[in-house]
Amino acid sequence: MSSSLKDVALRAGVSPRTVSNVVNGSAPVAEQTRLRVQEAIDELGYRPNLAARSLRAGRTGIIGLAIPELHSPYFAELAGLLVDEARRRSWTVIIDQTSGDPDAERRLLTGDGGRVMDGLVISPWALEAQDLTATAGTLPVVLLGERSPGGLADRVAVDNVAAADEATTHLLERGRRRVAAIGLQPHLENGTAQQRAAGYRRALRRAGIEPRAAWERPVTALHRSDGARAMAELLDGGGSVIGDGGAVPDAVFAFSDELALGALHTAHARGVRVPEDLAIVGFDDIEDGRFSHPGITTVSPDKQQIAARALQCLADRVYSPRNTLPAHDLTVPHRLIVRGSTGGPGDGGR
Amino acid sequence: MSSSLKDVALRAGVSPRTVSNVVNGSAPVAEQTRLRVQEAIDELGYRPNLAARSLRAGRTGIIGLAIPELHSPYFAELAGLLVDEARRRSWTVIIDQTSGDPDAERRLLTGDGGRVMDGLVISPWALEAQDLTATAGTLPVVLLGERSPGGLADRVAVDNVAAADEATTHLLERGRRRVAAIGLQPHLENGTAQQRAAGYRRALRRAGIEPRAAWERPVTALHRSDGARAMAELLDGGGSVIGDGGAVPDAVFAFSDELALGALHTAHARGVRVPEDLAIVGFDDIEDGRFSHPGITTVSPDKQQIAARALQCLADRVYSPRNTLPAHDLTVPHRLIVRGSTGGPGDGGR
DNA sequence: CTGAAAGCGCTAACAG
DNA sequence: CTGTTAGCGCTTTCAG
Repeated sequence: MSSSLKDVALRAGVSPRTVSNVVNGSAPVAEQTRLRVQEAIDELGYRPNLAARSLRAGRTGIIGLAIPELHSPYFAELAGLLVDEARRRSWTVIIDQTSGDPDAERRLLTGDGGRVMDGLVISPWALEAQDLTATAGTLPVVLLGERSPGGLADRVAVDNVAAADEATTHLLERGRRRVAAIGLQPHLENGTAQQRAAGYRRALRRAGIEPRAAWERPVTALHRSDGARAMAELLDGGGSVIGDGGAVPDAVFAFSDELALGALHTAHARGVRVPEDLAIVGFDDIEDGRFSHPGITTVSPDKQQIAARALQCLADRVYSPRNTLPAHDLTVPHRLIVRGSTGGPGDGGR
Repeated sequence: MSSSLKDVALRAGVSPRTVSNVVNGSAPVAEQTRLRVQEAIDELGYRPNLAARSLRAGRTGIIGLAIPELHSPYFAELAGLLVDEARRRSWTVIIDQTSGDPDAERRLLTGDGGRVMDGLVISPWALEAQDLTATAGTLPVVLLGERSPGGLADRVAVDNVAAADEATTHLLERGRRRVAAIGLQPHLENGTAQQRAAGYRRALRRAGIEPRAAWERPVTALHRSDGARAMAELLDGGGSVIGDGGAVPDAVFAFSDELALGALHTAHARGVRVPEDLAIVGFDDIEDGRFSHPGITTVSPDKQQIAARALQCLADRVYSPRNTLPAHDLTVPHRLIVRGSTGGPGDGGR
């Protein structure tokens, strides 16, 4: 068993109070006593018991981060930034993988297993706004992504409609007319996919092109394999219409870089040249997209800022007396990064 | 403020003891009382305070996972598996990124900030065996990777020498003779890189080839950019010797898939054909390597088993009365997965 | 089956 | 500047 503050006090011949002061610097201590106490601490290898401290303080110094899956590059990168940012604020992060399970998300919010976290950053997959009411006023929550919090929690996200519009417009500007989309998730009320689809259609219509339903490919997950499958469907004429001459797309806007990389994989496998025969745009700016061949043109959200802002929101709430702040709805900047998959920065497209 | 067990007891007209029994099922409770208590719990929205419970129990139910960086696909994937495995054991995982900082690693082991974790799984970067003595007998620790624990902690790893030998031998079997290596870390006492280098040299010598120092390229980190740079050096004749005719390698064994992908990137950029002009083998079997063009031949460690075994070790220690078990040293299986970067499964190589 | 009470380790009033 | 003490919320002997 490890030694307690009392043990140290005993050994140093002072009161627990004084030891506490030495440890936390909460009140001045005579240099001489200080040294004696420090010595006792070192000898006993004393380490404060955080459970006791938390119990006393009513705060644990731990925040939760809930994401669908850690092995997804985008979430991994974001998690890394959030962990760093949290450390800067002396918070520890516990990670939960929800695996896109609505119940798992709900359970986190209601704190089923008991209170451990001072706050929660969640990137919801299938969460309904109403689920938030359960936690309202109890656990400070920040949502990442498109779910509408209904004023019950802070939200940090990019403008997905505008971003998707830009991505699609970029393809149109490079002279593509048969632009497909990969990544819709009609079975979920997943806001993010809906927003990106909206931006995609808006850009097409502005260019006088009517979106074809068959060229909006749904996926069940956002992995490379899903992108590969969707691309195969498109090339197999999954999107062709009778009397259409079996036309296939000359461009694809994938709702994530992983999907884009999967699409690229299929293109390579089928001998479709990228960008000559098919231009591809992704979303997220994950590192794989910078080193693929060709590099993936992508919408790059400012992830650093997402992390920083999310934790700022949380801090405001955690340290606010009664958690009665109005809900923030923060939009983080993004930019389009043009790479080889759409012909590269300087090039006209083909 | 949220309500406590006492509040529930008061409301239900029973003693705290009974409420505790209902919550934990630690002792039988009359059905009627049970219902009354449950009702009170629901009405008050009672959630047990884990800090208090931890204080009482002397255990927190939290384990730490320390890895160099979360945004690295290998670590992200491993972290995901560990988190899942931990949940299966009703543990929560806190994640620390050490960023390859020896002090950060040391601080974790000594529990500088105080005791929170019941145990620690650490993938050390620059840790010395002696650092483990500080924590010996205090915090149960499992090491992932090649650092020798000196009997002070459990260790779970693949046989890196054998694996590197297999990878290199595979290249030799495909007819390559000028096999370079990327990923040495001479500035660190990093065991993993040393082991892989040893396996690489062993395979070469067995084939009657003397390793060239100039073809063993060091890196400072294990990212794609490092692999790209090292590959460029090799192609620029960084490894050529006077009178050597400026020969460049016809194969590369990269100590990680990320490095391999970087090398592949450079090859593409320079117009070097893979696998015709240059064969590439990586290590880790990350998803990007399955979808790159061509796919990366790689050594695939059984990550699922790493996660499962690491947590089994930890559990044994955490729940053992005095943490006096002998240190385990577990070797996890691996296998070579042949893909396009070395000519594919069936092919002879070119 | 249920109640009363002690105590886990720490901090912060309140004295001195 | 330092000692004394109460109590955070929970579990768990010990009685009943």
